[in-house]
Amino acid sequence: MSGPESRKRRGRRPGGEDTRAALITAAREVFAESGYDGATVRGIAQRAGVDPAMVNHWFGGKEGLFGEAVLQLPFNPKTIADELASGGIDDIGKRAVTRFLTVWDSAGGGVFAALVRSVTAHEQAIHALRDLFLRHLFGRLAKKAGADDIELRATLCASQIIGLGMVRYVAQFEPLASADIPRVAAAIGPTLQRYITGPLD
Amino acid sequence: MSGPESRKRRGRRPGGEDTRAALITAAREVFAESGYDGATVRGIAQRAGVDPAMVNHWFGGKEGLFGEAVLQLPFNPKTIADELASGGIDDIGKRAVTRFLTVWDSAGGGVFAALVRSVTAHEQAIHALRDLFLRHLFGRLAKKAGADDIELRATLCASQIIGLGMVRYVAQFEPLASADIPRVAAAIGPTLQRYITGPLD
DNA sequence: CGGATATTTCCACCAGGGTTGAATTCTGTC
DNA sequence: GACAGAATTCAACCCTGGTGGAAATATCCG
Repeated sequence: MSGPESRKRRGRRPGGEDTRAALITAAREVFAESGYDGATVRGIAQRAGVDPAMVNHWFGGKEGLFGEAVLQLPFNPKTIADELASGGIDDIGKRAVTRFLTVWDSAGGGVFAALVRSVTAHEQAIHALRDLFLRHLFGRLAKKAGADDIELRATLCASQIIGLGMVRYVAQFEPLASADIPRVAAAIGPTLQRYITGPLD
Repeated sequence: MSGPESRKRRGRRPGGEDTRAALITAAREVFAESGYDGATVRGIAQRAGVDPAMVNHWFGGKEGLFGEAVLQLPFNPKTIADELASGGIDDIGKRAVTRFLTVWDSAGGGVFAALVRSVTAHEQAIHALRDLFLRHLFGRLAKKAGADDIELRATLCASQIIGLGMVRYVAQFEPLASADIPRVAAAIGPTLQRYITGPLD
């Protein structure tokens, strides 16, 4: 045995492989699966096919990698908010649900799971969620609808959307975890609609 | 110095102090604050004022303590379900929200946070949540209401209630985190009502 | 081609934390 | 009162995992 590939050769790698990018990709996956504490630098490095020390070299440590990989997600909340706010207000609830599920499904649910799972260990992640849901999204929509109790309405919307994400991506309760988007949007859309434009009692 | 109380005396303790119960109480608190991974046996033991080895002695290890302290909660889901099912079906949504918030608020939110935070690391906790929400509670209510799509309705209810718990106890978004129970019940009750008895589109 | 620099691996260190076994002290029973 | 057993503490072990430094190898630039 002692195959020639049993361990990597030392020193700089030949090709122009982007170790940094590989680490970020692997980190997104592992953080989404295991959360901040559960993820290990060694595990992430192994998935990326590089040495654990590279995390230190490129990001200064686990913390830095987390900030780079998870907290700067390709969400683009502003884009979503713009698009939602541009349409009519009458079916905003259903459109919001559709939009969220489309984005989150496309990432295999990893995006949402990564944020939620990291809330356990990271105050930063809570702030990121708060900004995303309250300020950029539902707060803006509720304001546009011209209702009172804007903050309460925004948090109510957040509760339903976050709960949907929990059940669909984290806990994976069936049948909601596998239901197709139109069906879910039809069921939950009216809830958001009422939270935004309807009476609260 | 060298105070006589600087370290505990060795051997069996004099009074009839219930070390086991003290550990369970401390474990509930610490698991709720930090989740399964974040909690340490040493920390729990310190809060209980006993030696870490007692966890092993009484529960066989951290795993056992978790099962005893968190998974067998004083929820009594069956009691809640009985009470909810016994009343009328017309205001079941509002009554369910009121009941949940009453139970969870009384424990300082620790009960809910403990379950959710432990989901990260524990398959068991997911099963516990599934049984609690789907089988014992909402599944039963939806069945009583005699509607179709019982499973879907139950998961929809779970999504709203779990989301409420997340926003109120874990993320603590205001104003929902501090709103009084009747106000929250008035706002969210109709959502559950529709998920249980209403049309789904 | 030759040094300077960047990239990468290996190795070792250290801290945190779960678990174990021996020693010690209390309780109960005859 | 003596002895069996239960409860408790202490000290140590060992694994996991993050981090830092030295060595090795590539690329870049003159």
